[in-house]
Amino acid sequence: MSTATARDRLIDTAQELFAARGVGATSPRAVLAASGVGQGSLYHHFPTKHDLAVAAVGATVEDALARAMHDLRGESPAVRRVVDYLERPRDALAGCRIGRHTSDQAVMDDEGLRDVVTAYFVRLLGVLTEAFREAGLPDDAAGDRAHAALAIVQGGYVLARATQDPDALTAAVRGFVGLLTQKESM
Amino acid sequence: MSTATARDRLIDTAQELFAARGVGATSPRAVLAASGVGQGSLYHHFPTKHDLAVAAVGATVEDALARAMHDLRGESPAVRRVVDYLERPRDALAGCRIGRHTSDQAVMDDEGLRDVVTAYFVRLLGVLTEAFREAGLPDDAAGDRAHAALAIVQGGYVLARATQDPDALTAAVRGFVGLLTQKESM
DNA sequence: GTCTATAAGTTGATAGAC
DNA sequence: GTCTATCAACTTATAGAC
Repeated sequence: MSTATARDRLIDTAQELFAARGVGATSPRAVLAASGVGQGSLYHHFPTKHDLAVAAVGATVEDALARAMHDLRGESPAVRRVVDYLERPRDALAGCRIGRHTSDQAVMDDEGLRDVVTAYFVRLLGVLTEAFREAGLPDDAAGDRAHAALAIVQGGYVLARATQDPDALTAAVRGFVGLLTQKESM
Repeated sequence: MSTATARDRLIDTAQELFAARGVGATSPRAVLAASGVGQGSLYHHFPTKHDLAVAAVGATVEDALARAMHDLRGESPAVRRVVDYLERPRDALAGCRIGRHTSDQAVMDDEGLRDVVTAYFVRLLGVLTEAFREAGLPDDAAGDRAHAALAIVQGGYVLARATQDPDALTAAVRGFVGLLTQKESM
């Protein structure tokens, strides 16, 4: 339906399949079938599955970072921005499109691909740490609290998938935000 | 060098491989090779991969629950027990042996197998909620805080794997415990 | 750039001897 | 109960025509 190039259609389809099933469990053939592109085209644009995965996961990381930065880099007070980020609506039962790859051997055994995932989390942790510093915490405590905040989101996804209950993620966020916003939260 | 039966060796080996690579990425052949058991024996004891997975993941869940209950069911004050559970040493870079399965389609698409994973988390959430209730929180808040506590552990594993840094898990725990143990934490 | 055909290896599982 | 041999389907590609 699109005037999109074969390459773009391959990346779009791969992003969706990798997010839904993981990289290891998604065959190049599955991407071909879902995208409607021919076999030769895939291997023309992406000689190996690794190349396709780096392109698709890289695109997903860029999208996710852009959205996160929108929440975390606003005008409101630092803790408010973190809470906005934590409380943003998420498709909990689908799991995190990027965090899920940490359990995928096809990703973790591939250095270039793993680096893409690492960069996403390092970047998020950096911005969250900066926010907590801005809120007045010393460096060590700001880093620890940033790790806790991001762990709440990632762990909330795991709990939601495990219990098949999307509210498990929102409950984890509520529990954390409750502690975060009580008086003397420093 | 064991007198263990072929069946026991198969379950032990499968537990390790499923924990390290996931169920979907571990072939019955890999379990055979690592256990030293013959092909016929596997399919005698476990007619399908599903049967092996239910036995192996079920055994892992039982082990993990027993250890968690040891921490969470002691004599000390409720919040102290939760903190002991959170601060217990963990092999962060290996990831959670059970939580990782929430990203494994081979597990999540198999109802019986998924139920084993669900039961583990429902049980843990129940015990954690009870502890926070015992600490004086009303039911809703106790449930939310229990979700947050367990999300910290699961999310901490994800962050440690993503950044290839085991201290990412301990940092998340420190950040959460800091909030948890400040005055007026109710 | 895109296609169809095909290769060599692996997957989950079965057959049938011992 | 345990073994080796084998299976059809699928995996990640490659070959070569259009």
